[in-house]
Amino acid sequence: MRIGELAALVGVTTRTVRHYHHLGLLPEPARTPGGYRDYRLRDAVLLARVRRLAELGLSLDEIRDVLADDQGRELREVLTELDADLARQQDAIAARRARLAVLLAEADLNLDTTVAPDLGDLLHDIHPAGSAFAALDRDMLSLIDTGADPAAREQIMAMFQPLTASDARGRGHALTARMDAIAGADPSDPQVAALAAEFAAHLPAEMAAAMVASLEQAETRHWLDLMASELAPAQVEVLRLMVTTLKERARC
Amino acid sequence: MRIGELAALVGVTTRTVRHYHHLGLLPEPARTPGGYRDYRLRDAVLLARVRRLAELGLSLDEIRDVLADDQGRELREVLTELDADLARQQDAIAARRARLAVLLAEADLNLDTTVAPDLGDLLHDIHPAGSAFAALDRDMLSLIDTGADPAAREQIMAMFQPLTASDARGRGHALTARMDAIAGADPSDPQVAALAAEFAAHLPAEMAAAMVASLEQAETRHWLDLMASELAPAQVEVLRLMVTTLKERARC
DNA sequence: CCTTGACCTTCACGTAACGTCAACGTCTCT
DNA sequence: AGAGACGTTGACGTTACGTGAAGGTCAAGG
Repeated sequence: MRIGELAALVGVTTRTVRHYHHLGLLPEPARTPGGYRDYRLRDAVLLARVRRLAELGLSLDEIRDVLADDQGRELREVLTELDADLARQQDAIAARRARLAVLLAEADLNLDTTVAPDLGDLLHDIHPAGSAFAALDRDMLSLIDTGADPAAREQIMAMFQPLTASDARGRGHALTARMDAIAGADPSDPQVAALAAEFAAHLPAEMAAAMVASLEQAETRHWLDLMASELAPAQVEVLRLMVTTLKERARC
Repeated sequence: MRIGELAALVGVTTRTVRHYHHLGLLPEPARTPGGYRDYRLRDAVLLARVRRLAELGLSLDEIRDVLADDQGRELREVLTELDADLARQQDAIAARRARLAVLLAEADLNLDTTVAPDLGDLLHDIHPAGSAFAALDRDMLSLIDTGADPAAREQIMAMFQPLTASDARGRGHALTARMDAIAGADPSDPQVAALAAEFAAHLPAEMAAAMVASLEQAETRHWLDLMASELAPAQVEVLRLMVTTLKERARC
């Protein structure tokens, strides 16, 4: 039997057979005078063995190990581990499909809506369309969603929750609009301090406390720095004054 | 922001960021005088976009396509297709796990038991242990299991089914033993013809008819040739005579 | 005898999504 | 000024083969 026949018999390509020879998974058979590999039925059986293990999902390295230590006590443990791995894969795929299902159910599917569904709702609630400041804030939150660890994410989601109440939303949108408007002002403009005070007043006590607490963490300050680097000086000053106010409020 | 900071922010490695630059998924930012890449928040947002799509399971090529045609009508269709693909993967993994579960439930797990479960039962039923002829027959069947298309496999499984009846098994084992014993005999030995006749008589009418019919196919004859190449001349003669007898029986 | 076509041989690069050196420059801190 | 952290480009390694390239073998037919 030559290589093409063997391959067809087992349902693989000749390239696969030679690959297995190269890896030592299948012994090289005798050659004909012309240099062709000359296979026997036994080789087909061995090749079929390898294929069955491969189709179960073992890597070729694992297969070599299993074949090496004859009479497989190792076989059982490898297959057990493989099963656990497959279970993990199933979970991962199920999670992806769940996210996909939520996304596909959405009417206005676009690249920004591919954030996690809970965050998507949050963004939709607390920010008006067409605002530069809101856009920046959205960017920040979506970054935190993508990059931060799940625990920190939970914390942040909980922190912003109070702002989704319908009355808070109205005021929040108004403040956001004023934040946009103040971009060109001078940092010493009295409007800046006024807006900062109103912003501080807008935040519920629990949220203010949570923000002050999180400012202890270097990472949070880092996020704020990042945000500041994209804002106008007057806007940065608003945030600075607001944070100061919140800290004072927390001390009392 | 330099590359390490950006990468940490989004939760990837610097290598990944540079890889995305190389593929054109992420624009190259301006450089510092020292030659370092200098990122803005915007870049982090773009990188996070890419990551979210990648984590959904899109390939980087697909992501580039999706990002390219802005305002994604394409996005929805890509995600829909992706979902279908994931569903197929789930099915495939479930099937593998099902096979694994059967294998792991087995007590004497070894490399030969990794054939499909229904075939495993069949092999166990119709062949005695310690017989060279039975071993060869097992090899042939496991090869058919691995390499043949599902339709042909079904056909063969059905064909051998009658032999698993308990009375047929006893006679089958006895005949197999005699097949082993006759290996060294001369093909013209009267025992050869006798054994062939008994073998033919052993097969139920339906199975005999199925075998004769399948001999029309070149592939079946090929399998027989393969088998013959591993048998002693007397054993080949037994099979030849048996087939002749079956054909005559079918003509009547 | 020569060709054609089907098959075989080895060698070696391509795939996806990065990981991991190597060899070297830059920045920051002490 | 030296050390250590971080950046730069370039290139090879990973998995399980696919896909030529360049050429040898073999059976059939003109």
